[in-house]
Amino acid sequence: MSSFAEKMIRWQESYGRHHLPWQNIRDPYVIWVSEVMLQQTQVTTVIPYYLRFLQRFPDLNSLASASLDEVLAQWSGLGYYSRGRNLHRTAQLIVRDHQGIFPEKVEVICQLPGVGRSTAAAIAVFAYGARCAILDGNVKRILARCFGIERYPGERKIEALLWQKAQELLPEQGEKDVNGGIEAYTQALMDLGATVCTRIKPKCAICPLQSDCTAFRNDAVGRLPAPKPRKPMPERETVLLMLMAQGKILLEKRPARGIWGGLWCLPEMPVSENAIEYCARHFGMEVQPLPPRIPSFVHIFTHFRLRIHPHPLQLNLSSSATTGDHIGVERMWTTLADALTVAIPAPVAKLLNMAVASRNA
DNA sequence: AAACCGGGGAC
DNA sequence: GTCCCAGGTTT
Repeated sequence: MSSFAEKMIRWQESYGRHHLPWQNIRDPYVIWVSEVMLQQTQVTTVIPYYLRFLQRFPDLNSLASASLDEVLAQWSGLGYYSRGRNLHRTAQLIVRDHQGIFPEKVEVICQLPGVGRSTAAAIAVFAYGARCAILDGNVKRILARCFGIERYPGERKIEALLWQKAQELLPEQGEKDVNGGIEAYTQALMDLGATVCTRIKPKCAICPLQSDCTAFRNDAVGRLPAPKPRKPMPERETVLLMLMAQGKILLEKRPARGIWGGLWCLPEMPVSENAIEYCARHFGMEVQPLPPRIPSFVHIFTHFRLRIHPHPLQLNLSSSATTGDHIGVERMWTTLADALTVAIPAPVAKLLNMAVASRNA
């Protein structure tokens, strides 16, 4: 029965990546550069940039004394340029405040611009062999699956739990010397996450943690880690006027751009308005409510929910049915049956069908 | 087009 | 502290 860390370290020995350009180097400067480049960027993308960057800026002093423009030129194409700016700024900060010596304590490393808790831990591990836990996207995914954590890992309490797990799972001192210790273990997490415990199509069949993995046991690998909860879409409201006269209903053509672009639609009115006044003002029509009242309903769009308040109205006989004040807005009076044959949005079709049904009732 | 991502900044 | 986003890439 071997521990989590032992399994990971053994797996790393046989199946992990051992010849990445920043491996087997103890220089905190190059490890720092590589870890920052590896934030949100895959290994294969990073490698050529890393090699060029180190050729041009082989040590901290060369980076600190370069111009920002030159640093960004080297960074060009890698994306997330604030990383490049922070790298340059940090190099100058280390020269100024730390006598040009890269800090050794993880608490200090963590304060460097562009270096957070996980990146600081990775640097401390690979540069100094410190026994620190990392928790990047790969590790979150591994732990969420292994421990069957159902909630979104970005939640504050869940993230705190994951940090705690990550800390607890670190190899013991005894496990250290034999197998390459904390460095191999940390690299194992990164490599397993990148090559086996991937977000989609994970290779559970060859995973060293299969027998420990709660998600695998429960056939839950596909839905863990839980995705970020979609923030509830904003809800908007509108009134759709169902203006009826002599068996016909008034439709308006929507502007080409925007919601329901170019479709025929019921006239839209802000919920803050009074329908009778609004019709008088906009259409020059005298109207009265036309029972029955239709309950409001919600229509779902990609970016928002639209609560639609249908408002059936009868045009008074004495009133004109032809006037309008919106220059350029096409309008037509049409039978319900004909309205259903032209291009109309789904919720409008629903309302027209309801109107047909209530008339036939 | 939708999900994802470490750090940073706003509060 | 805590919440949320800018700025990108990947699927």
